[in-house]
Amino acid sequence: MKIATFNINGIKARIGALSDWLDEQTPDVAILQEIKSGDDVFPRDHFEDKGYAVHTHGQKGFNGVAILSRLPLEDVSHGLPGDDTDEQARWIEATVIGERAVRLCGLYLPNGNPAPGPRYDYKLAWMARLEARARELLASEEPALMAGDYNVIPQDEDAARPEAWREDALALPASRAAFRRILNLGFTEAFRAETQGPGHYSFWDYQAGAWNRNDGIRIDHVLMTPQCADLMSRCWIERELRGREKPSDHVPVWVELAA
DNA sequence: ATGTCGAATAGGATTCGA
Repeated sequence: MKIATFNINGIKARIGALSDWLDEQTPDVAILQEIKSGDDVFPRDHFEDKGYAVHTHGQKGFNGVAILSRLPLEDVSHGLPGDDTDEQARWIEATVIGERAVRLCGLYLPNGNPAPGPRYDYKLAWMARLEARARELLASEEPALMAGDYNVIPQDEDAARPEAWREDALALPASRAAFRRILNLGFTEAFRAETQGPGHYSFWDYQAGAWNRNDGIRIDHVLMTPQCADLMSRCWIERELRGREKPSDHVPVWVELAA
């Protein structure tokens, strides 16, 4: 099965581009972030008509995640465990039933700027909850992945201009350490399992001609349990989409699984 | 210092978040 994670930056603004992309690329599963819409106004029928099961965990105006799937989904759940007072819509899970069952987690990790400050504290607290959930996924010993906008630049090689991000919440040592702690539990970062070296990005800011200057960063990631990594055949970034009309500032990251 | 965009609110310009 082919699975893509894609921060669409607003479903209202992106419904055309997203629909064209689904028609062309026909992902089995699309894990979406920043739908910026409540569940009640998300155009669910539009995507169901294209043959997708639609599950959203939305929020009016900000954040919001969704899973669209042409394969059956089971056991859908919303919200990252660990803080009942957290009202931001950033986490959704479902099990996709292909030749194998794979647990899918879609996430939109807090940006955390400005750092230091309460927004950065929230980011690090959220990452601690993410680590706890990641431990549970590993303990299940089932194929599982966590895909989405991590808002973390893992290493300097993942930015065209690393010096510009030195003080940013996306690249601060504490952000990188929290990301690395999760990886070190035993997850495989899908893109780096296949491709090494600098120059690979998933986000280019709308400002200052970042796309035209290829001033990008790699912040959209897929982390896999060992049982899932064993199924992966390919991982790639669909860079081309950023150059189209009315693009998101992110592009899809794909994994293909023998499942 | 942002060569910007999306959404909400308000009632077509401003604010927030990224």
